[in-house]
Amino acid sequence: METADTKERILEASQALVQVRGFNAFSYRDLAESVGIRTASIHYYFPRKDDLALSLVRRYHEGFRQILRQIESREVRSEGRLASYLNLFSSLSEDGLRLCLFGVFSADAASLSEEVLMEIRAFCDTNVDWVSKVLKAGQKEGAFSFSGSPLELARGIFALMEGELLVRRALRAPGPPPGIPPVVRALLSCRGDGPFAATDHIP
Amino acid sequence: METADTKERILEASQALVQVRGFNAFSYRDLAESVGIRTASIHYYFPRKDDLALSLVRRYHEGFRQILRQIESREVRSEGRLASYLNLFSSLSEDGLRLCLFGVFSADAASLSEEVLMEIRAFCDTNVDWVSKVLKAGQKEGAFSFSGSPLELARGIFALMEGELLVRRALRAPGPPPGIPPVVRALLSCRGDGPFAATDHIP
DNA sequence: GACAACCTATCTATCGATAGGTAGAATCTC
DNA sequence: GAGATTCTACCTATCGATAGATAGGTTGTC
Repeated sequence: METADTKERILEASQALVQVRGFNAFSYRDLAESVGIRTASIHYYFPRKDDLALSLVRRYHEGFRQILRQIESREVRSEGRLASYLNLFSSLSEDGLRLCLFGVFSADAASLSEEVLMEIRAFCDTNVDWVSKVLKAGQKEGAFSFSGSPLELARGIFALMEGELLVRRALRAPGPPPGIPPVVRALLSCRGDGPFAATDHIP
Repeated sequence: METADTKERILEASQALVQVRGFNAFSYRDLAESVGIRTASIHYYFPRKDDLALSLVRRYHEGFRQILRQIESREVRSEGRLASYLNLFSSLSEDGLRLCLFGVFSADAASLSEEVLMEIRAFCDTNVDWVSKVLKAGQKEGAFSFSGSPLELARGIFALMEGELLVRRALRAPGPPPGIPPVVRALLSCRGDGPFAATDHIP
């Protein structure tokens, strides 16, 4: 039999399929072939496709939170933290024009259970809250100067990142060079100018 | 038999289904029921589902261009033009949390033909070019003051709008009040302050 | 009667899902 | 510690439902 981590391999493979094709555009057969097992074995771990979706989002959310903690421990300055954060999304689209799970599941929201949707919303909140916190701190430090609500701005930045992924995929454009992109820089009227060699990757 | 516009009714109904559910999440059966005809009749007009996708995007693109022309003829000032444009997206999410066709098809890109993808890219270009033009004009008028490339900023605004639709759907949040949202206003450092009663709607 | 605009009926392929079987590891019983 | 039992981790085979698609008939219009 397989050593152990079959479940993890299923999650890994299905995440790639979701990010590239969308949740309704791959089947248990595709997934089984990708992992090298039978469809029944996937049902053993994830009885219904919705179970898979839920595990996928929870895992993704947890992975994201972990990366955010890493960023906080590595980058001290707010601007570095923000640059690292933005780089997460750039690295995504470099890797086969993948979308963020949030974007995919939000687009496919109509065919997902309420449980999955709640987790999707929680992921969004995690992002917006974290960015908002960084913005507030950066404002105090004097790194960013913006008027208006940090929360509202944070939501805008998150939306911008999600939208950028869609646009980059449509245009088949790779991610921009690391650092804070000009648009966000304009948004913040921040003066720093990197480059920030942020190297985190969304799993 | 039916008067004439069955084709148009099919397009209308399928666009709603695409915007709410996604392209891979509705069937010819769903569509047939929605229109009140049989699936074979849909195949009569759109032999393959990809034909439907192509007609859908082309129609959407044309509709968008028409609205942009209307905006130009109605709004003289750049700020009014931009506000009307942004309002198109807000009105979308008010109507049953629909997504823009661009967002949906970009998310489902992996299962679409090259022909459809080209049309998707053309739609993106139309938007970015139009916004860019308005930004340049507004800069000359003195309505907007921003540094950096208008084209890059325009792309950012388009991405922001697409991303906002995803976020609003996930959060089940209705569209914001009409006018230029604070985030975009910050982006442009523009001083006008509406309100702009833009009333265009994406078909 | 020719054509357009539908229909009924049906096809093949594939979907998610389930039933039931099995090899081998783990655990319990004495 | 040997044998019986149970559990884990898969498998084969197949289900009913549904996907997109097609052949060929019917009906209304000109």
